[in-house]
Amino acid sequence: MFTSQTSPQSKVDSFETLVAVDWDREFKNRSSGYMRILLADDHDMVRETISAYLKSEGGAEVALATDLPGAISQISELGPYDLVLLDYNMPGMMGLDGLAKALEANGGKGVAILSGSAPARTAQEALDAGAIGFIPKTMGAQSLLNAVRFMSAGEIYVPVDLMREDASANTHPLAEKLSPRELEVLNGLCRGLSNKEIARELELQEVTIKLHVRTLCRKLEAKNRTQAALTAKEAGLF
Amino acid sequence: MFTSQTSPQSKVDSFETLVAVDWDREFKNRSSGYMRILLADDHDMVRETISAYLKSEGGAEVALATDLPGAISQISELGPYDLVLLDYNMPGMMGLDGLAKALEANGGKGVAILSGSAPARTAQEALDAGAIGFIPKTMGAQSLLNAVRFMSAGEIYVPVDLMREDASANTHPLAEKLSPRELEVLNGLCRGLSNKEIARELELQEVTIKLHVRTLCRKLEAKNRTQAALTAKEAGLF
DNA sequence: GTGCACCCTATACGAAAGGTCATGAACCTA
DNA sequence: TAGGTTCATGACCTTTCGTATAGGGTGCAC
Repeated sequence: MFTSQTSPQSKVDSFETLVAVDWDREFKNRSSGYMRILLADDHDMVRETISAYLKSEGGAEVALATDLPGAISQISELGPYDLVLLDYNMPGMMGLDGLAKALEANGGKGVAILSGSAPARTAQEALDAGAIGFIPKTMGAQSLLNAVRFMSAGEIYVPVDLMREDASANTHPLAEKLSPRELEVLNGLCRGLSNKEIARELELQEVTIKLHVRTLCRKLEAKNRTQAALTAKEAGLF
Repeated sequence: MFTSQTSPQSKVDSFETLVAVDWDREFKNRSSGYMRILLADDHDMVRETISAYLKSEGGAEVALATDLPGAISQISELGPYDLVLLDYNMPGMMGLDGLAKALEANGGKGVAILSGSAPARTAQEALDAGAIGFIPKTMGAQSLLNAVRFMSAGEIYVPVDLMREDASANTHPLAEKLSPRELEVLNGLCRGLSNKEIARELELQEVTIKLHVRTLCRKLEAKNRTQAALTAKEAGLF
């Protein structure tokens, strides 16, 4: 399910370089048997068990941090890491702002995003922002280890599932009921925008937005825009 | 930080039995060295790394499931487990409904809830519904192992932090800035209620609710009620 | 073609929300 | 005692939201 594409010649829009894998460098790194990794996650349980796994199964040297400031200071003090894994939902992250800061601290390389509820689109945004990978927590532990090896070797890694155009529509049962337009409007709702702001963004009339909002509320069984936004968020749509 | 209360004589409302620990049974279980555990979580990475930890460090026998139906069928087929750990956010759970189903399947005993964003109040609700424990993922791996041993021995386990009245206010940095009234209003916002509905619920005038909503928006740096509700949700306040 | 579903626009009106200004009571604290 | 905070209420006004009703426009399938 989650594997790395090994064919640099496969061109899927602009992603051809994103999932390329250089086996030489990967094996060189594995043979050296030494990966310096920084894992930042605010969930103690997740952080400790994952690091234990990476240490025992992957033979990696794993440093830990509980939030973004902690991660930044560790990077600054203990030099650049081969790979920095940042939890997307973590104190100080503020979306992808934290990624930029970590990238700067780590010399612009080797920072990947770890996310529990992967919104699929965020993966692309993370890569555009310079991330070396995007790892959903729905990925298996062994796959994580492989991904970590790739990324430590300097190769960009993304689960192929996330790179498929139709993935976002198919993954969520809720999204299937909604038209493309409705999804765009719902996206606005989930950012707390007003009808007028959504209308400007989509270059539509405000009344049209109202119509879509009403339809959305019916489909999501919400009483108002706020409930619709909360429902969509909870379902992990955005 | 997360330890079990050993004093049955400490009476905190109705919680005195909830955090009691029977060391005899705990050690008996540990000496037997055999715990049959079912871990259900939809995040492969979390599930596999935690189970690996429980196996290697705790010597437990760990079965796995990816969702509630899968967990239920495993319980039905492979007999009752010493302990069933259910992720709170998992397909099929629908809040605490899944807990009831799992309890029924496992003979009414030995089912605990595992939660990433612990809403504190949910812990109490889970225990009232018959759960043998409530484990936030912010808890350390070693603490988890201890908790698992306790619960496998039939003892109820809850982090003492969650049982303290003021915990909800202190745990969240956001909540500290808000008055009790504002938190009540924010709770209404997060359920998508209108000002009028919140006013009825709190037995206040609608204008008063508006005031609080405006204050909330300022404190949460939100442009409107929807953004405020989303921010609160994202922070795990409700 | 004739539906059908989706999309966009328009007008209009009542309800709700958001902002401002002012008042007063209760409480804790300096 | 004075000063701060929190909570509650009042009136006023503007903006936004939600709903209803009535169109016109695509594209697709039977």
